[in-house]
Amino acid sequence: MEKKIITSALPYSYSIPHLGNFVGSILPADVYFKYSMMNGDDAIFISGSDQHGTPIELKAIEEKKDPENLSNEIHAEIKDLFERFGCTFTYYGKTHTDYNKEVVYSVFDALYKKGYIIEIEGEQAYCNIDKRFLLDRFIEGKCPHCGGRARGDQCDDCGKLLEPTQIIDPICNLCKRKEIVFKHVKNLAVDLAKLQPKIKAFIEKNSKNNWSKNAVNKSLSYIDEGLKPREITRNIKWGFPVPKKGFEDMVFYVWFDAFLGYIGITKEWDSERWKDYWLDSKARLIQVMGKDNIEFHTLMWPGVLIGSEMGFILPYTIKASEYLTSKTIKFSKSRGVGLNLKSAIEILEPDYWRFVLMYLYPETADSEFSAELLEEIVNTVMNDKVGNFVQRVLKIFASNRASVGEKMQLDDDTRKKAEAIIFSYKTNFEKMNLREALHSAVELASLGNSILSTKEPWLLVRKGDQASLKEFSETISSLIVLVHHLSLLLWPFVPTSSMEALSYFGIFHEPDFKLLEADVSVVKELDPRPIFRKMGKEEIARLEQFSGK
RNA sequence: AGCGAGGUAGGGUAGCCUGGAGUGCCCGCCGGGCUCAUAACCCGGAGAACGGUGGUUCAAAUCCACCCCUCGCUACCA
Repeated sequence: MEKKIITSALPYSYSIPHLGNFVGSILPADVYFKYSMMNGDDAIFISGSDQHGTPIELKAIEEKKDPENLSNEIHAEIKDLFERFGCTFTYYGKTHTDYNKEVVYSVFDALYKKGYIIEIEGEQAYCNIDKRFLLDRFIEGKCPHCGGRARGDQCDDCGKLLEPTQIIDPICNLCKRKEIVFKHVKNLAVDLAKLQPKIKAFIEKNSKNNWSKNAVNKSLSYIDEGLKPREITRNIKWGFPVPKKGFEDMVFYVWFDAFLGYIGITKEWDSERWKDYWLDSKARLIQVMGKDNIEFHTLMWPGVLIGSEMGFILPYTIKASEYLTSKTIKFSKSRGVGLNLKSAIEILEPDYWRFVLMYLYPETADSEFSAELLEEIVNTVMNDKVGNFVQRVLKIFASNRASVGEKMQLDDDTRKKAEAIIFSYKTNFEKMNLREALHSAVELASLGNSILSTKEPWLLVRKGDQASLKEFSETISSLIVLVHHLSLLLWPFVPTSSMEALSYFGIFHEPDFKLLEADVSVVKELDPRPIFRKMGKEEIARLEQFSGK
């Protein structure tokens, strides 16, 4: 039994996450959390809404709302969707809370006292019309290199990186006017250069714990280049005000309070028990995210934790996935036209999405999603291979119950094969190979299907002689146990369907691996219904409305 | 432009660290079997000079160099 904190990158409470966002962080974290529960680990699963930052402030201005109310509304909607998708968080919180504020202030204070906070001066664009400082991407103008359209820190036409001050005739993208001036500003920053040796030591030690290759090499490469101080303050209104003289008009940079939100949200969950996890050096912090998020979690976040010297545990595993992409389906969050969680749930039940997304989980390389792939996996893998196997075994059992002995057990040969598959399932989970773990579970169904074809139990029962009936009984008994085990292994991935299947075995509570050793029995009144069905033409057609072009 | 990851049968993946006959898996395709089950399942087969070029080696998908393509990051998107 291990103590684990499992976190998923915090979704930004700005719009409904799309499938790529979901499979990149929340879903794999939830699957791994469910596995840990089955394993009997002392695990908590923490995530929540990242609420601060410029986009939400601007959206609030646009919609004439208070940013806190706006982000709370979106937070509630996102949280509800995740729960409908079967995610069982220990706590899904928010970053804009007094709990988190307390964490942010105390960590900042500690960093300041240890001398890890420095001031950085620079030029920043300011719009005289909007009366606000502008992010790079809100500045548009002519590229000094090619004369093309330059936006923010890059030219759209020649692709060259720019300093915003180099852009010719800059226009504010908010009001479309040319009233941009560059002001001299001071920001506070964490002195990562000073923390570098400690961060390096942390990476070298912990990156052995199943970090994705991407995360390890990326981080080491940054270290080789030399870390620079990283700003933690911003000139906007929405956020936690900086509690330091001369900086009262600024707020903490959204990223600073977002990753500290992992701690703040745990505190929001339980104002005492959070310490049992975050301050216990034996607890493992397992963090799941997309590849765009790596440096924040491997450099700045541990840097801040180390620098605070407050005894927080550091990330043990960094699980950074690649991207789910699609040439044919639009995922875009903008304009609300893409296939997001809200539209997905209207097309198919959550278990189908969970299964397909984890089957395609982009673990080592970007993975392509399409309507055809979705249909193929649902129809051939989930339905034909897994669902149909469960159904045929339960049916044949139900109609010949009298010929099957009371005690359900695996025959020796099947036991060996099943144990090997279960072993690889567990090993894959331990190595954080979540997609392969699902493939292992599916293998159990393949094993069962192959036994059915070899033994042909329907012939045995028809023959009706002593020897045949004995073999029939042993075969079905074995297969029933296999269905039971398969249902257990599927639970992290398709909890609703798994529970349906487990109900035939009289199991109505969240399962754990001890059930693999327990006696298997089938409920008296057995009327099995297929746990999965195929996708129909209408469902596929509904998906097509999200195809691009 | 720099840095990181990926490029393996028609599609998708594992193998690469620690070199040893292209070895595996899923879908599709072809042939056969089965009829318990949701027209499902099982068995067999065809199909890959492992992105390209060069190098190291008795031996390279695997190690080295350079190049091409895709994705991500480049510190003010979150």
